[in-house]
Amino acid sequence: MKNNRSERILEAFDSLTFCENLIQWFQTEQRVLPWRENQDPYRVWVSEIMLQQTKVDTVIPYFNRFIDQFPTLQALAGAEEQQVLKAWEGLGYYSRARNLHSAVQEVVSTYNGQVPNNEKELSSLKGIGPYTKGAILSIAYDTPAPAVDGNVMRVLSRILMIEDDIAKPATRKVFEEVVRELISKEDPSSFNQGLMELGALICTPKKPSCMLCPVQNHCRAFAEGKELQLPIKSSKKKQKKLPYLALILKDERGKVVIQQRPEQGLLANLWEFPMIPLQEVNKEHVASWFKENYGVEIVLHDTVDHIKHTFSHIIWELEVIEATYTHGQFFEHLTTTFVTKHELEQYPLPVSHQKIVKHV
DNA sequence: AACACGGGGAT
DNA sequence: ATCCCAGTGTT
Repeated sequence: MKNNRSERILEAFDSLTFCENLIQWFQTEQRVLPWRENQDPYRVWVSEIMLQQTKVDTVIPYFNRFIDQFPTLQALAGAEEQQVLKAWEGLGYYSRARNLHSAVQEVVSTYNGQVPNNEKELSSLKGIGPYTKGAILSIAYDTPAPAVDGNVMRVLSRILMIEDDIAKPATRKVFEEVVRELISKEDPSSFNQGLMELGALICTPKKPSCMLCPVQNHCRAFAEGKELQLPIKSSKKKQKKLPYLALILKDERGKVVIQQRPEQGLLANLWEFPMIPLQEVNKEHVASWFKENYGVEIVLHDTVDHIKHTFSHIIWELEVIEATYTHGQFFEHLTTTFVTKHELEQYPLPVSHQKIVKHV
């Protein structure tokens, strides 16, 4: 079935020359990156998951450590989830790690350890959405499939003067259809990576280097001097502030209490110091609230730090306070444990709570 | 379609 | 402060 929209967008556009220019530029100017050493589908997969919403420079050391620790798909499949989360510690969006771990086990059990090379099977794997599916197909298997991320939407919105709001979910499909027509059938890998590399190095959000752009003469936005007005993106609302008391709760031997977060939601399955939501609990009643909710009696001491931590959708304001355990048993249903500062290193903690560790 | 989901770096 | 980043899953 014909797609009128993408056909009209690409009308009078020299797709062939554009592809040649883009691919030529990518092949000479691409950065040397650890996941570009070969086409191993497992390495491509790991890199693409890590690169979701995350800058290349941030990913590099994580990728290298991760591949050292889990060199093969089978090695990762056989690992404990806590080990995988520890390797992901500090990278954020921890469901990526848990989904990758689960999906790799699925590949071992269902696909004989071979990463699928078709849309249907790839899509069925946890953590692989439309973008990652296309990235694996094109980069690992040289198959022409769209891999539309934020870079690609920015680059193509400018080159083709597409003025749809890229914050809308439906807009990604517009770009996917355009890429399906535009993509090089000769070298879809270099085409997709070239678009993203161009977005990262040249066609940047604030200050695009149009004078250095290998496809400048194809760019409709540049021709009209409108490159800074694209892409169109509606803004999101600001984060809500949530105040907490974070406890450095020690027993008589100097061990501290940490607890595991729930298996769903924010920072799932990571560990943390106990937190009291000050939005729900009056500060004078913290000790009694703790007794009711944890089953043990404590004495509060000095505040040692204030930590502000911004997530994508909320802001934690943590007042870090020292406390002493006096007596009582932690409720059975809680996953609390007493650990030494040394033992703390084995547990995956969110960055906000790593900042608390130095006060222990 | 809208929202939850981390953390860091650039401006 | 605000935006952005090689997005996906859930509701």
